[in-house]
Amino acid sequence: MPRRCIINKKRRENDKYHRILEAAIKTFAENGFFQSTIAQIAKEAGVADGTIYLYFKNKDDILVQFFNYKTKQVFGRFREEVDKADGAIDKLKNLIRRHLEEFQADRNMAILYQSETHQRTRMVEDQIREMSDMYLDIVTEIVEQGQAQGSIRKDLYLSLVKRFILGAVDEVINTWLHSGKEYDLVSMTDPLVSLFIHGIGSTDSSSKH
Amino acid sequence: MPRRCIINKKRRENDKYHRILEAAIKTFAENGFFQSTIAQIAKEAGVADGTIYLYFKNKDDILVQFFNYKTKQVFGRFREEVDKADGAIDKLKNLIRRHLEEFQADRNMAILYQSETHQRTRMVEDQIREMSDMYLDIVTEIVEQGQAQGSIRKDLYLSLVKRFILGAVDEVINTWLHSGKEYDLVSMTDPLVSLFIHGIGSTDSSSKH
Amino acid sequence: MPRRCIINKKRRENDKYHRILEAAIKTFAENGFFQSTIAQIAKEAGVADGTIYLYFKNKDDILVQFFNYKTKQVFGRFREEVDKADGAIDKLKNLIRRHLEEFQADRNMAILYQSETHQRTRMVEDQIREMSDMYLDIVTEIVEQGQAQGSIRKDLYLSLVKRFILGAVDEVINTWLHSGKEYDLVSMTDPLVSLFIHGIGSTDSSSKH
Amino acid sequence: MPRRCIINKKRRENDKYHRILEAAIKTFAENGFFQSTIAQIAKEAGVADGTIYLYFKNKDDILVQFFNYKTKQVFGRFREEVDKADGAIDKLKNLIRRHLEEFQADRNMAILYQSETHQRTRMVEDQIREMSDMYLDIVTEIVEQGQAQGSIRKDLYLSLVKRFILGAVDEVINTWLHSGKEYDLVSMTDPLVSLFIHGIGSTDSSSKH
DNA sequence: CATGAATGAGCCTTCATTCAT
DNA sequence: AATGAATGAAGGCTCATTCAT
Repeated sequence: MPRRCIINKKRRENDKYHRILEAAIKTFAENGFFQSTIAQIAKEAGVADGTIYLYFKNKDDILVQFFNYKTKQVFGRFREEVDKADGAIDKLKNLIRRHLEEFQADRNMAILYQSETHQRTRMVEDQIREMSDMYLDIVTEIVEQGQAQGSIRKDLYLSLVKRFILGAVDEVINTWLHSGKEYDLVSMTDPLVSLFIHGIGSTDSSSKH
Repeated sequence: MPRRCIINKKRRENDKYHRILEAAIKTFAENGFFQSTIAQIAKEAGVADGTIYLYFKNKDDILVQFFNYKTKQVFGRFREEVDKADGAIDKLKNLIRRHLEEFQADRNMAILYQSETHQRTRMVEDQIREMSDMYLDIVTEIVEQGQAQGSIRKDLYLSLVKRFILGAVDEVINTWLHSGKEYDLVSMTDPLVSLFIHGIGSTDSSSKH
Repeated sequence: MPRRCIINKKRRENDKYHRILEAAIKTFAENGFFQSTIAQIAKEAGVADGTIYLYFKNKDDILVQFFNYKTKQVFGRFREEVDKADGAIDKLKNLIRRHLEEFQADRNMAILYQSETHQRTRMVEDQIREMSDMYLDIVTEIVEQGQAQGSIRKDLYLSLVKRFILGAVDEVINTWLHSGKEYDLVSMTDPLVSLFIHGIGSTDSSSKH
Repeated sequence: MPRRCIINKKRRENDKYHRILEAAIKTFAENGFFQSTIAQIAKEAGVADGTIYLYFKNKDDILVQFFNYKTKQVFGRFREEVDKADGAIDKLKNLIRRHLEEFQADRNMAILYQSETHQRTRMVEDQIREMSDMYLDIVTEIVEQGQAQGSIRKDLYLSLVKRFILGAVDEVINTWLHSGKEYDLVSMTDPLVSLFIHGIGSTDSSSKH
């Protein structure tokens, strides 16, 4: 019985922490970080202003903890998905599908991620770099495996390939975020991977260049 | 004489307008829009705080005018460059080279462009969309020409291709902005275009998919 | 048994009351009253924040109770010491020695006493006045006795003499508190009393004035 | 004419600076530093809250500037007064009279001075020490001169004498501040100096000790 | 009795904007 | 046109106090 109580209490505390975090993320996503106020977040979370400071050091810390926790976790899950496939190209397809799925499932995260990765003064610089490295490492592995297995060209400037892929996916997400329509993001997976693999050149012309 | 005076005055005024604009852009790029103050901008421009309000309606308006003027102009120049080439692939190469050149030449503009295009609440929503459309239209033309001439595949999801190209270029620029090193951005042109055309797949594997 | 329990409990409660009081005084002495927080005091006392409100009405009340209890008690003991001597000058010497001893022994009390006696808005106005009166009454008695016995001049402005003595002792204590060095305060007794009795004038010059 | 304008402007600015300073000092004296708010001060000074920050770095800085400017100036004037007399004892009398005059003339300064000199955490530590040293140096000079001229005893513990004098004067001022009645402080000069010179002992008894 | 999470009033400070000069 | 002092609304954050457990 007391066990139960403790668990319940923990749950509730945890609850409040997450309620604030979710409320903050929603508010940040809707208004931007600097145009969001602690009062707004508190109201959205249904707590008093001061309560936020029981769980977060300050306004910045909310963002930091979000990237430390939620986003890192999401990116961690990418690897699982990649491991489910064998061939390099299937791995790539899985990676990108999962990427689109996760971002489509959590629109607010997607918005914050887009904002923070493209800002000069990033208060989550380190976390972004870590996530980015995690992602690019996966791509590197896939490409190298593909090269070993013969499904991917060997004459590639690897560090450019990584940005080429990440950039295209990011832009697809960004466009989705800014279009009013709520079309299905995940359905972009196959066409996108196809572009990565074959490019846009026709077989004829590609041999000329 | 009076003519001369007016011209000079106009010149000088114009001067002040641009000095403020440049100062603002520099400040925004360095600290972010919301962390930049009018006082900082005025100091950087060498004018009084109040003077800024003789040329701009308010702080937001500085950003609006910047995107209205400078950036739009830059994007406008892309078309000239594209027109210099004949073949679709050369046109694409020219577009991307010019894109990288312009952004490399004006790092502050590059920073602001990255920030603003990836923000939820864009106070320059319209301008961004206009520029983006301008860019995507050019890409569309190039691709369609390439398809007509046989150098580009016909089975393409065009609106995806546009994002695919713009996204990759953007990411290359973004990486450049965030890396401490000042490597040459323009040299990325050919490898990037090659990726667009051929993709990363080997000829063998590409036939399988 | 129940008796025993109650006593123990009382003891323990008492313990907690004093632990909080001591912790508060220490904290107030170190940081000043307004810069000390209930949380700091609670931590120093090893109790929860809320517990403090079981023993004290509010933050101010801690100070009030301290002056009501501890300091008043100290000042009460002065009289005992004075009674141990016969001659007025010995009584004065005993008073001052005891004063310096007590304040040296409890530095935190000394600090709080200095602060509170020299503040405009004293939340312990009454207590301070009571203590002060207690002290000045003793001095008055001593001086009057000395005058009766011929050891102290009769042409004195008594209410000034009291302040003259208390002020000098206070300043000696204050200097001691603010000097980094931990020299012996009690050793000041004799030189100080000598100054009170003889003043600084030489016998020759003193006759001139 | 333009000269005049500049002077007027300077005057007005100066005015505002001093208006804020005076308002702050008054507010601090009445409510204590920590219980005074910027809003109160601004209202008292007849300016907007923000205006205060054009003249002072922050709330603390008001106090610092006050001690740096006003009080230091007052203490500086003590020396002039001392120099007007020749004999050591007349010098001492002048010093003390001036001290009491100045503090009587500016009750708010007197209150703040008393508070700050007897606080543990003094945010004007350095200024207090400087003023205190200035004062004690003057006393030292007077005493040494008196000893050379034979009007002051040679067997004195000088550093104690300084505190003995300063302490007594301070306490006289402190008592005056806390008594409701507005009696004349300056009239204490002669009795006080007399006590310093002759002490309280009768000539007979003093020879015994 | 004890706890400590929650509250929300209140304060310092910033800064976009105005306007008298 | 240019200035920059003045404004005051707004926001982040603290902390004394309460109360459900």
